[in-house]
Amino acid sequence: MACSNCDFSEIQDVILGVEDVSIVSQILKRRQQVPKGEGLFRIGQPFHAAYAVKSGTFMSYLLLEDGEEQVLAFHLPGELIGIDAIKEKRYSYSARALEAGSICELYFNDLAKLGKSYADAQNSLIRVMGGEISQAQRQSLLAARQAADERIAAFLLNLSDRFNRRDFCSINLRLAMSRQQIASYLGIAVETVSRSLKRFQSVGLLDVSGKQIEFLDRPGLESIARISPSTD
Amino acid sequence: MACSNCDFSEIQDVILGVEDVSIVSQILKRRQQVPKGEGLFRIGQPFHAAYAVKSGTFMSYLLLEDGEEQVLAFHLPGELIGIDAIKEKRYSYSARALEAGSICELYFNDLAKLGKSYADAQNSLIRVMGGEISQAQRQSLLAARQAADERIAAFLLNLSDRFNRRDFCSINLRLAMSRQQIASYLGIAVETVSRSLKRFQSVGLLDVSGKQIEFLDRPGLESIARISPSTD
DNA sequence: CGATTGATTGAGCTTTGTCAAAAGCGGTGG
DNA sequence: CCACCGCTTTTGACAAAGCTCAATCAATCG
Repeated sequence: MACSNCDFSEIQDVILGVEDVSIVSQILKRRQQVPKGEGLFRIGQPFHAAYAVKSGTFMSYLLLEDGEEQVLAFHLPGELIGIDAIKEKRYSYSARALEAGSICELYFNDLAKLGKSYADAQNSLIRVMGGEISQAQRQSLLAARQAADERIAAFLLNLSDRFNRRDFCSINLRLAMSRQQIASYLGIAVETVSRSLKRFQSVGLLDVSGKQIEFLDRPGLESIARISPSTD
Repeated sequence: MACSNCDFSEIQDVILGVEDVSIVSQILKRRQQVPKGEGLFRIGQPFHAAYAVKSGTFMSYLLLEDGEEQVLAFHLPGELIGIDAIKEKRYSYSARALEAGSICELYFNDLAKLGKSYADAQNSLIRVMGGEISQAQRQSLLAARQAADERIAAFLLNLSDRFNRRDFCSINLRLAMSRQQIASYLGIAVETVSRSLKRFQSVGLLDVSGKQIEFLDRPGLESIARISPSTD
């Protein structure tokens, strides 16, 4: 049941410290494998659980009127998916796995069930949610850059930072998402993603090989992204 | 002390139901006037409170390396500013008033102080934060559209919906922010904002007169934004 | 080992950003 | 009340960036 490398361990520790095992099992469901492409939930469904990503990469998305898939966010290990549905009691987007991974289901659908005795768990949840808001804010910042190069540089740095936070290697990155999904997420054309990456490669900022990315000149990327290195 | 038209009233009711008045006054500070342009907090400062917007419009922003102001979000009455700082214990952006308004300060900096007896308030806070995450997600969606017209249409509809939620008029809108701030927020040039609005006006979608906007053809705007009308 | 999907490349054209100037607007002080 | 100033917004012209379409190349999967 060890779960040290995600924000959620904070909550889990609290929950697991509780004597009443039946309640624990009501809230926390053990790690589950999720095969590539499988959905966690779909837009409009009643909220029944939030998902803590243990491994793999997930994405949340909408289907636009014309049938196009609009990517809203990518979710990495240690991050939380779907908790915002707690407000409206329905998921406001769909989510699925981009690659095989695993998640823990967290049944926070009925907070009352947690009862007053779980104040510590709630505090933890509040802190985790604060982090999720920050993350969403940063994401909206990505797409607000006007030049495509800026967006892509900022996107890669953001991904890298988020991986880094969980002790993954910070100079090598394996993108789980397709170029198309990156393009949708950043609001640019696939071809532009391709060309930007190529440009970064040709000026020695990156080494790109398919989904494998190596950072060669981080400060250079940061100045393109117009992010001060200490923006954390 | 009535406060019915914002999400936060949920929390306030709970807090105010508490007998111990000294604790209430520790958490909730009465409505305060904020003059135009005044800052609520600045990036990097230690987190001391979240702000519930009672009236007026606020914005959160970053100062980029080149001195440019990057708008992160606009905050309308009933919305919450700065709660995400609860995670890192520092504000990760600055916030100020775009016009004269009023706010309530909420001292959630030390959750432990709330104590175990405030589980209901915490549950409310959790729900409110869920709403904030949804909101931030939707905002990031705005800037992810590729065409400028889509972004602006989606932006206006989003603003309108948010005002509407608090019983403001849904067909007339007074923009509190400058074109420059809209442009920064959406990641496009000021001139493009101007031209898009003009185009919308000339095809009868909007009536634009300075900061005053009137919706003439909502479905038309929705189809430009590629949002299905029932996306709430 | 084809076949299907995803990624890259190229060419042309639309959109949008940039620069410059004019017009509008709000506030201030005579 | 009007004239003036500074700032925002609008408008126009141009250039650059990025989108679209189409074709090629690569990789993935039966």
